[in-house]
Amino acid sequence: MTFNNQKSVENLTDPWQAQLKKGTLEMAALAALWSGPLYGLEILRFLETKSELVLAEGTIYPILSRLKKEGLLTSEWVEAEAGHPRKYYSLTASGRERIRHMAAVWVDFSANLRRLIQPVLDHKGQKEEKR
Amino acid sequence: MTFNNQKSVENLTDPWQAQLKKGTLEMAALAALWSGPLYGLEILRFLETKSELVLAEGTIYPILSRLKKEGLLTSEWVEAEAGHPRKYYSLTASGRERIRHMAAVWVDFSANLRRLIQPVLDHKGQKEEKR
DNA sequence: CTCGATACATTGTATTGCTATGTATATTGC
DNA sequence: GCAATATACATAGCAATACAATGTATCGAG
Repeated sequence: MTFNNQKSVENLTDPWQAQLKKGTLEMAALAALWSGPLYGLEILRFLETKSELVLAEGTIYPILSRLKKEGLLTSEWVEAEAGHPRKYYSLTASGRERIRHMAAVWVDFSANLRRLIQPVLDHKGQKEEKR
Repeated sequence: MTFNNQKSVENLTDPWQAQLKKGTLEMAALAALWSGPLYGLEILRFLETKSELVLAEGTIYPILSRLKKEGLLTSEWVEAEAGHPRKYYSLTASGRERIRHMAAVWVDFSANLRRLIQPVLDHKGQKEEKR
């Protein structure tokens, strides 16, 4: 147990990329529910599969609580045949409206940033020169 | 002065959109300096013009300090003919490398989110139905 | 010499994602 | 029965960061 604590090496989230997620995870959670109800862990897996967006359990539940408190989601306990009850979340009408708005804002926002970094992206290849 | 304090009505930043900016503003500031040195307020105006990205003065200076402390920027006081000295910031080699990396990460990240919200965007038009 | 504009800077607050835990239920092995 | 394991939901404390509000300094105009 001397220094087995390198555990985090692959678990560690780049703090910058953690910051990037701020705000987008609410959008992502709502978007995940767009096509039908899912329960908490299922949302995690959905996001990881569909968008390579990895978030911790400790992250998703507070988000879902917040969204529910805002009236964007409703939840319902459902018994599972194997295992323990699951809390399924569904979009409310208000949630549906919100995610549409968020999506539109996001498209603009990301396009703006994209335009901003375009010169940086265009630069590619010049790095080789240095060798 | 009774309730002139509606001041914020147009000054108010949507808290969600404030969250969206987290992390991206460091990238934006570095990107603004890609084509040459600028001073603080000039960066604000550049971002507002080029990317509709509005940030408060109280936001840009801490960012520049952070980036400088990380060795991504250098700064230099320059006398202005009219007015007060300006602190011009320039990218270091390390900063140039960082912004290239950030730009690449951003492109991936935004593409992932875009894919996620695509079904929501496709939904457009259905809202009209309600009228 | 005061007023306003420009420019840089700091302080306190709120939001939010993450790590580390904790709790409950059901299944499996003995 | 009962520990061990897996699934699922939940909370507490921490860290990062954008913002509003404020403060300081310099210069030009009147």
